[in-house]
Amino acid sequence: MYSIKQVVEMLDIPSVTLRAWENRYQAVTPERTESGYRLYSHENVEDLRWLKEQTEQQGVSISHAVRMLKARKEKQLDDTLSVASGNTQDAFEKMKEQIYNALHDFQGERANALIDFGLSLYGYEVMFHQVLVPILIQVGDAWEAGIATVAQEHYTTHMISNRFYQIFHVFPVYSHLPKVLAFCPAGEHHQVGLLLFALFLRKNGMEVIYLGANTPEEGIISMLEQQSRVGLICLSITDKELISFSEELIERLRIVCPGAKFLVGGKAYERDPSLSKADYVMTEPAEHWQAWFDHVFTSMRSK
DNA sequence: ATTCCGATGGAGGACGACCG
DNA sequence: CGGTCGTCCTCCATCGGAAT
Repeated sequence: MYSIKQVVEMLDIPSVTLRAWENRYQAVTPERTESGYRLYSHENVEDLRWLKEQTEQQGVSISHAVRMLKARKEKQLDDTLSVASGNTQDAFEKMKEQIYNALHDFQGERANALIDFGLSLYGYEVMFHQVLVPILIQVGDAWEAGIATVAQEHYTTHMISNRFYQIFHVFPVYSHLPKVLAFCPAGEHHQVGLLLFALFLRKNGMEVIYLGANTPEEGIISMLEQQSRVGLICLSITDKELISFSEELIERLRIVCPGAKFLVGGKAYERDPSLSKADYVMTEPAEHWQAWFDHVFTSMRSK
């Protein structure tokens, strides 16, 4: 949230003008602090930026620009509601596109509202696999192709990952199963596969400590020294250049945590799983994961 | 010596009135 | 219609005196 002063600096619109636009045309309706100070959301700022562009570059009067903005927003809402109708695959596509576009424009509130809407309609599992994961893949591809900026890629990944973590807590934890540590080593920035695998483990009742992408070695070691029950350590890498580093890291971690099993996965190991000395090498397709899980943890499951 | 508390003043925000 | 002015209000840092 931004104060009026910050918005003035960001947009170069005088504070008196911002207040006049609000009072006369309800251009935006910022929240207020207890003492009545305005608090502008990111969406408010983007709306104001759009209004400024219309008045300065298109020569539109502020009152007309506000009417245009409201019409635009109503259309967006209509599009959202129409997602609920029509065939399901189209609906996923439409929702994916809208959430992606909202995040691309840094409209976090709108994206979250759409995700909430999707979760209420389809449930978390379908939303993950049909909408959120494809968005993560799409933004990664867009970044590699130079269509999305680093900021857009980071923002989108961050927002979606946050939703993943929130839903992690929905699943029960079975205390007889070992605790899992999941991370991508330093230098590896792609965490989509790891996130999905962590979700899979959480669904099966395992407690997962998820450290995410690009995790430095010191962090992992100090974390393992604090956590006693870690029985499975999962690493994911997509970059083949990182294989030797990753294998050496596993050897070092085995010394810190001798009782733990190691699991590696990710595109880097897809071609040749024998490159790893880990206890398990997990590759696509994800349908095989359940068979592996049942095989390894069935004995532990019988409570 | 340290902590607490009320008084004071400057900076900045809210809002109605005003002006071109 | 849309930007600006003037006044009042709130916040917050600072200071000095009282209490511990």
